[in-house]
Amino acid sequence: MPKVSDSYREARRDEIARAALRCIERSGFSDATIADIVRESGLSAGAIYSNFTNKAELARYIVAHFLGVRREELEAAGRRGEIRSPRELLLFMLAAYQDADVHGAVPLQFWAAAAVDPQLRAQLDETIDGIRSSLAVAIAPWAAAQPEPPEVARVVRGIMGLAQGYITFVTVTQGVDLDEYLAGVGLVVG
Amino acid sequence: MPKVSDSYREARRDEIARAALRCIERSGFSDATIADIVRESGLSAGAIYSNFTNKAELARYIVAHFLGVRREELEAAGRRGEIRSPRELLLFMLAAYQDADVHGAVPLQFWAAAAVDPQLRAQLDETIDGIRSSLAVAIAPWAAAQPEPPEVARVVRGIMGLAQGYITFVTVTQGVDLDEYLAGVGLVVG
DNA sequence: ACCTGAACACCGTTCAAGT
DNA sequence: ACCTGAACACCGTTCAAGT
Repeated sequence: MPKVSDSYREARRDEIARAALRCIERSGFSDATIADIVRESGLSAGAIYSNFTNKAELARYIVAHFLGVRREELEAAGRRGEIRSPRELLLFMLAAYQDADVHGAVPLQFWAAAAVDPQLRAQLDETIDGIRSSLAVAIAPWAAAQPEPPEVARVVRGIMGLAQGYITFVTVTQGVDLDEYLAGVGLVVG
Repeated sequence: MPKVSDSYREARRDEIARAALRCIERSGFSDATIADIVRESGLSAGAIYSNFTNKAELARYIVAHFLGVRREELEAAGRRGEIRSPRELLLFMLAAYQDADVHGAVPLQFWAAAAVDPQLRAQLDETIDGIRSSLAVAIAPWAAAQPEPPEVARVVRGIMGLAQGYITFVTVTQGVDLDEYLAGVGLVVG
């Protein structure tokens, strides 16, 4: 297959996925109908189905392409040996979603959908593994600099857990910023 | 209205809600169809619609009746002045969901649904406020016994945040128990 | 090769008819 | 008063016909 047509195809898929993302932000995953995505993208139902086999595959594409993080960016400082604390990395991840226009409730929609769709769950696992391995690179200098270096996997799990916890908490209970959230959490685990 | 018929009606609503809960656990909120609930309950579509105005009201009923906690139970020790640590209360809440047959992904389904349904969100806010005020009673003796007593609202926020975080984390990333989760979180906020 | 849009099967909801 | 189940409007998906 010629390169040009491959990249054309990929651009179309991206265009549809971004339209879907806007619909999902507004209506949630299940209530974002194909008709909505047709309207939002300006294409037709057939166009969507000639780029994705069905809504479930579109969901997996979004998880693969929009719910990951840009690995180079996250790993760069770590590779240079620069120290980034767990808290800074948590902030970095949350900011990365903001920049990528993956707002508020969107990740939560996919987590809920993945809980009942094994294929989507498998894709989400893969995406999360990618984030985890980048976080491991990013946190290594900090971990090594601790008086009693903690297990990297455990710190990574903590960052992921708090990212998911904060995103859920903020969606359910609006108006609590990250510092307040972490202060509350600190009183429980401290 | 006679008492008998009221309690009969309530029993019917409860019966339908429990059937719905089993469907939601299996298929998620949106994919749990009315036809599923009809099958699971052994009733008819009309029976469901003569007890709830629509699926959204059924969802609100479930949030009100199954996503709260039994307040007396949670508050009892606190009223007696017995000290329960934040961690013990977190465990207690998670165990209460288990006992009430509100398994794993179910709360996550409703949080995701509430993010895009204002009426469901309002009901969820009310239910969560109930939990929060019970937690405040339950944590008071512990807070008072601290060398530097923390703000009760902040501890309560921490417990709620970790409960939501853990439920989300466990649904997305299976096989991590609460201690491992809290240990990871501790490395980030500690 | 990709797209259009009408057509099909299914889901939420209603409502006439039953008890 | 509550229930039944067929009927209606809409959503995911397909497919013949277009470019």
